[in-house]
Amino acid sequence: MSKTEIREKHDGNISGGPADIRLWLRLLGCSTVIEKRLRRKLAERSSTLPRFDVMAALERHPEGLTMSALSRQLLVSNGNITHLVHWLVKEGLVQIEQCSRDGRSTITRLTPKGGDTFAVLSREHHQWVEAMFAGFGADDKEGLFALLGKLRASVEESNEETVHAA
Amino acid sequence: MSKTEIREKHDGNISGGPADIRLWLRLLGCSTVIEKRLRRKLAERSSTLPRFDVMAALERHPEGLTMSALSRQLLVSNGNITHLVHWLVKEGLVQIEQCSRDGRSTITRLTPKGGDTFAVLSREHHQWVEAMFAGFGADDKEGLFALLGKLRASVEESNEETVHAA
DNA sequence: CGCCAATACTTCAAGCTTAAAGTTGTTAAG
DNA sequence: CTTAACAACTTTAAGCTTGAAGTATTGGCG
Repeated sequence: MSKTEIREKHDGNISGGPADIRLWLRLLGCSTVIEKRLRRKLAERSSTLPRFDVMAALERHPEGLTMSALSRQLLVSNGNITHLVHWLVKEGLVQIEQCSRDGRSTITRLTPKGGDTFAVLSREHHQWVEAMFAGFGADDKEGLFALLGKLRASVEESNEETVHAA
Repeated sequence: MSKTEIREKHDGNISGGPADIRLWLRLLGCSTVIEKRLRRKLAERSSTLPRFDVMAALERHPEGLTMSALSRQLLVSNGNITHLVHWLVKEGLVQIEQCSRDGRSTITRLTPKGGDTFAVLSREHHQWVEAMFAGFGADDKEGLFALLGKLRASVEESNEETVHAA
């Protein structure tokens, strides 16, 4: 019972719908495998991908970000950000401050400790990704990058139509 | 699903890390967008992607699958499968039966109702995927499929090394 | 000023996911 | 037969995620 058995079941059929499904499953599989690897690596360092993402966003904005801005950048819900930031604050990696101009807003920033922690994690994160792409040629990388761009465009386009139809 | 945002400082650098990160983020983005679309569509029909995946696996195996086999096929943990299957059983979409050869194993199968339900969902699922891939040429599909295969191989290979090193 | 809509954030319920620990059943060595 | 190792599954604790409902603040308009 091989792990890859599912994705490659009915191969010969190239034209038509099944090919699309096969392609989608392979895309999903690649993404999932890489993501799980990264999650596991971060877990070994007592962190998680969501927390890493928050710190990455804050690292790029030393001036601080509001909760809502974080939520927009990471494409996750407000409630989610509240949860993540509170955890990071409790760990001393992030500090929050009431915005003086708008009493509703909270400015979040990395603490010095948070910056140091992220610097280490970030370097390792790069290395993990590089290792996974190591057996992949430079030409292949460019080709894949371009094709994924096209795919993204196709998906966005189909969304427009759906929205219009609805 | 997270957006791992690490900004590359020098774009021209193709053989280094930044290009890898960019490629990974684009891959993740494509996968995430498609996945969210499918999740939303399934939610409109009172289902979820995990449940759909379980039914899809069972549909391909009319002879039934054990919990562990399902877990391996879907790349999720055993506890997760327990949860999903129990839910599907409660809904009458899946039936379970003690294995006569091995008292520890549970054989899971689609019920007739489950088969009907899946048939409807599956047809729609195909259409959603096809719509999203519509603006994507046949040659591109084959190219992308091949490249993703290579990438998968590269990732698996890097895993072997990691395991060996550890 | 006083009301009201919009905004920023929090809380909550529901569901997914995992790793680890626990239970039960199987297998094989002694 | 007995026991120990192993395998299948369940349970549990912790965390992520969302959407909806709730709270507090702001800013505009009469």
